[in-house]
Parts: sequence; C-alpha cells; structure tokens
Amino acid sequence: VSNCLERHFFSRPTVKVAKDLVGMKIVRRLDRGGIAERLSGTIVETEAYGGPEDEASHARMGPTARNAVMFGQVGRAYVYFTYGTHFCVNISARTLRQKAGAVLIRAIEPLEGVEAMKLHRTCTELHSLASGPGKLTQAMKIGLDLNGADMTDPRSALFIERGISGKSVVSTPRIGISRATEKRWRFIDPSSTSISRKARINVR
DNA sequence: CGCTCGATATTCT
DNA sequence: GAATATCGAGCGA
Repeated sequence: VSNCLERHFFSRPTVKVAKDLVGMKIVRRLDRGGIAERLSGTIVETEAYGGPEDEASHARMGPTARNAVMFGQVGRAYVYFTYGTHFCVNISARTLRQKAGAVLIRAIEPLEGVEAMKLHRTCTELHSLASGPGKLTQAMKIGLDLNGADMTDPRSALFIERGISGKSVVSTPRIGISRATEKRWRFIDPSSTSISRKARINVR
C-alpha cells in the first residue's frame, strides 16, 4: 500500500488544499546511474493561486503555454522558470467550478537524501537547504522536465505522501507579489525552522 | 541582524 | 521597455 495522496485530494478548493498540504511529504525519485535515490521533505510553507479572478495568479490572463497545467487535470506538477535563475513547483488543485488553480510549495524540512540535497545546493546548513521555493527545486533537482508530471502516482518522479496531520497552520498574505496582497493565502507551520526568511518576519 | 542590489530568461505591457 | 510567485553577496549598524 502506498501513502501517496490520491487525485480527489486535489479536487477541492485551492485554498483548502494549500492549507492541508502543510505537514504532508513531497517525494522526489531520482535515478543516479541505475541506482534509485529518494529525496523527501515535510512541506512547511505553501501558497494558493487561483484562476482569472486572482490578480496575482499566472492564470489571470487565461490559458497560455506556460500556465496550461493550472487549467488542466488536478494533481499535476506546474513548474515554471522565473527571475532568469530559479524554478518554482506547484500542484494543480481546484474544484470543477474553479477555472484554474495551483498550490506553490514554498519550503520543506528535508527528511531523506539530505546529503544529495546539500550537493545540489552547495549548502551545508539544514535550515537554509530548502527554505524557499527556488531553494527546494534546486535541492530536489526539479526543473521544466517535470512540468505536467502526475503527482498522484507513487511511480512518478515527483509525488506527495501523507504526513503528520493535526499540526497547527497559520495563514498570512502571499509573498513576492504586488497584486491582490490582501488575500491571506499563504500557509505555514509556525513551529518549523525551515520556512523562508520573509515568511518568518510575518509570523512574528 | 536587516537592507539594497545585481543576476538573468521569460512573460507581459 | 518593465515586471517578475527569487536568491545570495555585500554593506552598515
């Protein structure tokens, strides 16, 4: 039996899915020259992004080549390249009523494959290894090749497993955006030491 | 500690 | 041309 989250988990309002993903585990399967390697971490910070009605969302202009996953089947990886240097990873999630939606994974606490992640990042400190959306994609080797990957399949290169439920979750405004800043659609585990630096400021 | 700024490709105006 | 769902170095306190 697998602990992998199933499709129906992501067929719910994007904001609810974002909140419920805090405490779950993201798993990356790598094939290092024939040797299987598993990298994973507990999700400690997420953000919800909606469809055309959300002014801060990539989907606000309607479907395009980049944001297509946000309008498609739920439970798939939406990976994009930003600031000319970084990748960010989301999971598509929405109800039938919502035109588009995805949850940005902003930070994780590393669990498995910590040494490999340190090599990918040229970083030795655990608390800064994956404490940001660009950091965790680098640590887990997540790039555009994973865009569209089915994250509800445990044989996939990237998927979500059930974690500890019942942890407290705090909501705050989203980070790094200039529109729709009044929506409190960022969710964090306040007890974690691996949330992004900007995020920590808002908790205090 | 906190703030500013440069890097650097894709997307938007 | 400007903005961007970011990061880390460099600087001042």
